[in-house]
Amino acid sequence: MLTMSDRIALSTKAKLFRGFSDPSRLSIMESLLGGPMNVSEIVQQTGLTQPNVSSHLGCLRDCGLVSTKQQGKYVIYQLSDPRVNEILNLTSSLLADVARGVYECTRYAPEEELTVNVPKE
Amino acid sequence: MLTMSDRIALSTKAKLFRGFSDPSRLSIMESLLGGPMNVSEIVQQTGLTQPNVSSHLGCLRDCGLVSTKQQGKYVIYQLSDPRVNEILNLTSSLLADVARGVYECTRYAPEEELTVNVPKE
DNA sequence: TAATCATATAAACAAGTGTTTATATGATTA
DNA sequence: TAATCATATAAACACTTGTTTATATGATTA
Repeated sequence: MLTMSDRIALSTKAKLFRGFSDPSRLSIMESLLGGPMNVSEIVQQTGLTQPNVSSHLGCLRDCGLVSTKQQGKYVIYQLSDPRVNEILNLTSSLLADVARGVYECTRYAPEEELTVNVPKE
Repeated sequence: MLTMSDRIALSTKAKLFRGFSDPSRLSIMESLLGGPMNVSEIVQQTGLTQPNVSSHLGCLRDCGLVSTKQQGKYVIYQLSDPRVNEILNLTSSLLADVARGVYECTRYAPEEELTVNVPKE
C-alpha cells in the first residue's frame, strides 16, 4: 500500500515528467540544448507563437527545468541542470529502439495530431 | 524552422515521456523496478483498480516501456529496457534538487490534486 | 517622458486523457 | 464442458491542459 508521502512523491515526479511530455516544450528544450537563448530566439527557432512559448517557459521554469536571467531588455533562458540534458539524450537513445511502437501508439493521441500543429504560412 | 520529420520526432518523444507523466503509471513502473510482476500483484502494490492498471499497462506496452509474457493464467509485466530504469532513477535524483519548485508548481495541477486520488477504505 | 521593443498574463475554447462501472475475453481447473 | 480466475476492453464522465487572441507589464531608447 502507498503512504501519503509516497503519493506526493509520485505526483511530484509525474509533474516533472510532464515538463517533457509536450512537443512544444520539448522543442523549446531541444533548442536550449544548443545553449542559452532569449525568448524571441526560441520563438523563431520553434515556430511557436510568442505567448505560447512564454507560457511554456513559465511552466518549465516553475518546475525547475530551465532557469533565467535578465539581460538588458531580453530574458535569457537555459537548461537548469546537466541532468535535464541527460534525460533528453537518454530518451532520444531509447526512442531510437522503441520508436516504431511509440509512433504507432494511438491509444491516446491519434496520428492526425502530428499534422495538426503545423504553423500557417 | 522545423521540418515535418522534426515534428514527428518531437511528437514521438513527447509520447514516450507521456508514459512517465502520470502518477499511476509511475507507481506501476516503480513497482516494476523491483522485478517482473503480474497484473494482480501490481494492483495490490499500487492500490489502483484492476481496469485502471490494465489500461495503463496497455499504454506502457504500446509505447515500449514495458514488455509482457504469458505465464499460465497470469500475464507477467517487466520494464522493457535498462534505460527505462535509468530515466526513472535519473529523474529521482534531479527531483531531489528541484523538488520544492515542482511541488509548488500550481500552474497546471492544483495542490488539492494530491489528495484527490486517495482510494476509499 | 513618450514611444517602442520584449516578455508575460488572462480569458475562452477545443481537445486530450485518467478513472469508474460494467462487461467481455481468454486461460485454467474441477 | 462448466465454472472460475486473471486480464482486457468499452462507454461515460469529469477534469486537465495546449493554443489562440487580446492585452498588460516591464525594460529600454529617443
